Amino acid sequence: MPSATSKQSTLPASWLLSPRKEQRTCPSPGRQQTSLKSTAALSTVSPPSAVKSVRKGPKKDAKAPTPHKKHTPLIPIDPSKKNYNKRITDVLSELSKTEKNIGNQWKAQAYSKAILSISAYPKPLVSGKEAQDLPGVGGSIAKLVQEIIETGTSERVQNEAKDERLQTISMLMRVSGIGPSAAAKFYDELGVRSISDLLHRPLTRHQKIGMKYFNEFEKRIPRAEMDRWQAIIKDVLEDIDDRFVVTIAGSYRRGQDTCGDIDVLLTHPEFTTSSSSDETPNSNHSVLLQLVISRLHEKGYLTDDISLGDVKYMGVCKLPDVPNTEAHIHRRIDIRLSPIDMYWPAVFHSTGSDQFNRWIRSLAAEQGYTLSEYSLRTKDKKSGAVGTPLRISSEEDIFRLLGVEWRAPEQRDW
DNA sequence: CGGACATCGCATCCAG
DNA sequence: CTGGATGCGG
DNA sequence: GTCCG
Repeated sequence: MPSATSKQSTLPASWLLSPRKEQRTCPSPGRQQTSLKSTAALSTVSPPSAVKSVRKGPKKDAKAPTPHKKHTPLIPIDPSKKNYNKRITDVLSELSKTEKNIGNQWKAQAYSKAILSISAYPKPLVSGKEAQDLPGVGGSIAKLVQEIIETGTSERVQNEAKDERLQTISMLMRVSGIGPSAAAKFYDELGVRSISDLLHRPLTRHQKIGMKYFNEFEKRIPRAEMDRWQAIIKDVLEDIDDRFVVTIAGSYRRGQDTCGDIDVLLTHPEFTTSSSSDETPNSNHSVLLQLVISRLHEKGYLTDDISLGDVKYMGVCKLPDVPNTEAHIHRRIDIRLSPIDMYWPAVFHSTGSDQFNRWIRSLAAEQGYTLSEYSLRTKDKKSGAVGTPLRISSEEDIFRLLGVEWRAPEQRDW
């Protein structure tokens, strides 16, 4: 019943170990081309994750014949930005958090946006009215800003700080698997008032795991440990089939010193987009991820499975303990398997940061494209009709097609 | 005034 | 049992 | 909550 547990370790996948198995013969009608030619690019895999390239100056890059009208300038984001309005943004952060806890994701997001522009403001705000000129700051937040300037805080925030229910819900949501809905239900209907109360309540598999590792999941992962995981995962996968392509994305790829979890992206040249709506039950990939997961289990790296499907795994891992040393901490790990023709958009997306993604997506839209985790396509602004995905065989392709100068992952760490 | 604010895989719940 | 809706996470 | 059509 727990389908998310390592099962058959005797998976056929005969083609896996026979490189020249069969050339997929896809009529490729409507969807995407699946030229395996891109395999060439695979040799250049190893992402510059650990590289410390601090390139800065504009790189010489012949502008390809781009059909773009204007070259949108890069938004200058100075890393040494000082927040002259921390008092204000701190209070707004509280409001954002509260809205999120209540389930008002849009309000929470709206506050976040206002916080970003206020944080970037180059001098102390002196009035709410002044703040309202900033993007994302409307009448409501301007009023709050005014109040914060005058009183140093917000009455609403003060009240929420005393709100027993809100505080408890906020606490419960720190358990992985408990969101706004479940937290409210636990509090309102099941009388839960503390984390330990949850032990005697019905929990989903995910929530049980969240409880089990409540403390460990909140600890950051040092970069050195991330390096070890990268080596381990590449090793295990190469052992299965050396054509696997592996990228540890997320903040690790952006060069951060610590990470919240381990985000693994995977592809394999045999796994292409099913070229048609006609089933094409080339079950090739259906067992691929499961094979990977069972292998990681066999090696003892995985300790719990939260979910496992054909293309996405979410679970828990831990480095092997060495005697007479402190035990290692359990970490959240996600592993996703992408068709090779969607791999680089996926890597690009997962590398982030979120803010960088939003910026590049809006840039794409301005130029008549739509960029997603899966593809870069042309998109007619009026009809909204989208074209077929452009062929992307590297991250550079995405930058080039959008007419944007290449940025190493470290430079996307907004 | 009212909709968008990204989208989707997986687990679980719910209705038929 | 099955198909669809919902919650959650990233 | 803010923006936008």
